Order: sequence, then structure tokens, then C-alpha cells
Amino acid sequence: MSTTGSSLMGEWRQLLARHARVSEALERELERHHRLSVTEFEALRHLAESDDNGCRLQQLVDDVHMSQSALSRLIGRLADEGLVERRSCAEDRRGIFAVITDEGRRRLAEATPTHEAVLERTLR
Amino acid sequence: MSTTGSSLMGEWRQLLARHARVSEALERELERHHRLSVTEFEALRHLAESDDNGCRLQQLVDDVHMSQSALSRLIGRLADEGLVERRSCAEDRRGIFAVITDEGRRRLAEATPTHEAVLERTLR
DNA sequence: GCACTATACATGCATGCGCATACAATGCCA
DNA sequence: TGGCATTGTATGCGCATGCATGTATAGTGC
Repeated sequence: MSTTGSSLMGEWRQLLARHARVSEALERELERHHRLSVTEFEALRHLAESDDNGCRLQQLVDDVHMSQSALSRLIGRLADEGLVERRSCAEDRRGIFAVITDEGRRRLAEATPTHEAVLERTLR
Repeated sequence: MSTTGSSLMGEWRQLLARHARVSEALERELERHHRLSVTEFEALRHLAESDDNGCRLQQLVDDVHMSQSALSRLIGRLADEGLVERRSCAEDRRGIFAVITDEGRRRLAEATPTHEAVLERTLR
């Protein structure tokens, strides 16, 4: 009785429920097995997909759904763990490239099957 | 190029993007115009829909997507603002009923058009 | 070259969250 | 009835977040 189905409200509730179900499971499993949060995983994946020069933080903000400050600290944490390197940009010295390291690729590769398994299990 | 579309991964990314788009807009507008967070609005709405005896916190946890501790504090904030009353339960004195107040119904009624307008604008 | 504005990232601060735990009330079983 | 696990809620704590702001660099008009 809580899902009207056709109304906007019902659709939004379904989206909320689905998002909560999947992201809670992802958070739990990724944290338990790989010590990664969902946002950390997402950032690593985007970095792995970008070319080898890495990615301007500016650009990552658009991909990962997160404030600029949150992203800055996220990259900081990943850098502290050695999963990412910060490289300052020669052409525009305000800019910072985040580049995934080999260790970062390794951790991402380890975590990806877990991620997929959770999606398989919870998304439908 | 970031949305594969058919894969689980693509579907999950779409869900993330949609959720972020809607909830960021909701958060902003509800906060700006009615000083309510999205979770506060959701809780009020659930309480308004439940019968007049209110709702056990325990039960609300299942409806709102939130930990028990977060809900306890959320109800605390709403109670501080006079939008909700805590009533202890006679049959089981561990239990707490949260009951929406008239003021709570008023605030909810004020905020609902904003909520609907944002859904209309961002959900599709 | 000099002021002024805009952009990119970092950081202080307040807040909400989840986890673990504390506490109170209940149920159960000997 | 007495002990013990269970359930419902509150709270201490650490952490990630967003907002506002700070700092450095870039661009632009004069």
C-alpha cells in the first residue's frame, strides 16, 4: 500500500527503495571484503577508465555525484592509501590530475567481482 | 560513453545519476523554502499516513531508509521543533510512538507542493 | 605591467550518519 | 521466582559530507 506505482510519488519511493537496497549492500560488502567505500570504488573505476594521464578533479566531480570538497578529500584518502597519485598539471598549475596507481588497479580488480555480484543479487 | 545501458553496471550508473539529480534538488528546495531535509520530509509523510496513534519507531525504520540510530535522532530533531510528539507505549513500555502534531501537518502540507514540483521537474 | 575577476583545489567547521554499546523492559524456561 | 537471552530505543564516538571560505593560479581590460 505504500507504492502507488503510477504517480510521481510512487515512482520516487521505488527509486529510493531500490537505491537504498543496492547501495547498502554494496557499502557493506565492499567495506567488509576490500576496505573500499562505494564512492571510493566509483572514483577508482572512473580513473581506471580515463586515459593514462588520469583525470582532472574538476572533471571527476561531474562523473562521481559528490561535492568538490568531498571529492578533494576522497582523492586525499585514496592517495594516502597509495591507490591514486596526485600530479599537478603543467599547462594550468591550478589543476590537479588524479592518476590511478598499479596498486589502485589491483584493488579495483579485486573488488570488481564483489561489486558485480552484489548488483546481480540486489538490482533486480 | 559512460552509460552502457544494457549491462548491470550501466543500469546502476543510471540509477545513481537519477537518484543524485532528484535528491540534490529536493534537498536544496526543501531546505531553502521549508527548512526540512529530505529524510525529515519522508518521516513526516509516513507519520501523516499512519493512523492517529502514530507509529512505532521500529516500524518507521523499515519505511524510511535509515539506521535505527539515525531515525532516533531524526525524531528527536522533529520533536524539538514541535512537529512530532514522542509517546511511550502502554502495552510495551520499551516502545515509543511518534505522532505527528498539527504543526507538523501544517509544515508537511506547506512543503508537499514544493516536493511534487521538484519531482515533476527532475524525475523524468 | 597592474588591478580585477574567475577558476581549481584545499580546509575549517558544523552536521548527520552508522556502528557499537548502554540501558530499560519484556519473554522464556527451569 | 530468578536468571538470561531478546527486543526497543538512546547515546558516545569517529567519519564523510556540504557549505563557506582561503589560497594559488589564470585570464582580461586598461
